[in-house]
Amino acid sequence: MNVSSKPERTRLSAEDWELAALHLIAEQGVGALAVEALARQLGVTKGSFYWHFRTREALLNAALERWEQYGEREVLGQIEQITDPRKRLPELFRRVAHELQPHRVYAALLKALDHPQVVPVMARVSQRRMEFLTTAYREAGLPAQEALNRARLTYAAYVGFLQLNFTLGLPRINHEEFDAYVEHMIATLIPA
Amino acid sequence: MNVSSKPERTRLSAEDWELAALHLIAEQGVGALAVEALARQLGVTKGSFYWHFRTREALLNAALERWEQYGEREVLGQIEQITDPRKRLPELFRRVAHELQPHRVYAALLKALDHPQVVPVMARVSQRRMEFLTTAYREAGLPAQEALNRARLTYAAYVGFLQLNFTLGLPRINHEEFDAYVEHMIATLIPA
DNA sequence: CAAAAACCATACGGAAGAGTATGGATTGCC
DNA sequence: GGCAATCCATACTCTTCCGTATGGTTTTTG
Repeated sequence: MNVSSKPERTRLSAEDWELAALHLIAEQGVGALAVEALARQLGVTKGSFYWHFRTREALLNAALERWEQYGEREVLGQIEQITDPRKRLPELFRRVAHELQPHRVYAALLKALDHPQVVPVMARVSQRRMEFLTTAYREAGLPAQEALNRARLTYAAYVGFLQLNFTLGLPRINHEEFDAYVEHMIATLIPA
Repeated sequence: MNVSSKPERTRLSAEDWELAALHLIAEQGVGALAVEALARQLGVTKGSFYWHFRTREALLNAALERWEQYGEREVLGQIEQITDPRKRLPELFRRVAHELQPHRVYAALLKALDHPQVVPVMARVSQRRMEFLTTAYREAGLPAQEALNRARLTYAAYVGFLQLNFTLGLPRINHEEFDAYVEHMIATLIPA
């Protein structure tokens, strides 16, 4: 339940705050990112925070940038190593489906698209992922326009799934049924 | 810009507050639902509000219930009159696509799934819509399990599309391109 | 080992927003 | 017209949370 249950008696760095912030965002959303709450959770007081960061916004921006760059090399980096265009999309679907944990922050950020700070980040990230999907569909044999629309459809399905499952707890789909769903997605969305 | 630019000098009812609340939710999200802000917008003060409602939560609940019941007879009611099962799904897709206005509240509520008050409402609404889609796919010829998964996929695509277009303003898709996207959805998701 | 830098606690000030108390204004009704 | 009921304004209190000021404590370093 408690992140810092063992009293890590080392002093904190800016990175510690950013990681804690991302953790909190993933669990309770951007709106819950309050400095005093974070401080309590880290076992210190505000005095510490305002040494490392000039303001609350600064923390948010730092955390968002950290998350964006992590996702850049991790999420997309792995997939790009699958060179066979025919295996690429199914592999992508299956991996994303079974590593939902890193997508928690993304789901939380999706719900914070009114905060002006997160909009540009999400715009960049979504844009890159869309382009990735589009070229993948092209390599799978779809003509340009089809590939773009299929990418839109796929990405929308991904985003919607995150919403309907993390945040809303719809009839909590179980594991094997979930696998069946993923295979169904592959069968309907990926051209044979 | 201003909703009540003409000083409607009639006194307010609870319904007025609920409608104004829904309007505000659609534009700025649930988080922006503050009673003093609403009061300013309606040209009155808090004193009025707390006569009609016991608390801020009460207003939210009333507004949500109003929205839920409106959607019940409007959104689903119309579609159920299309008796031909083969025409049903394409018609549904096209109508939903071209009447995005009533879906603004839904999109806003989707981003507020951390508020405990909206979760049950969204759970009910989503559940009903899912069931509607599932039976529609069954009537279109899909076996039970397939129909359920296809409904999940469709609904996720719908939800994701709302997110990516209303709130995030991705490369603002234009009108004819949007129509092409809808037809692409129909072609890929609805069995021939 | 002392001085400087890094890190943190305590105690403020101030803004925003929920909710209460109370009296005044307006409207429907007899 | 006058009396209730309804509706609203004003003026508070209380809480939460951001940010500042200031001084203390721990590390680092020359």
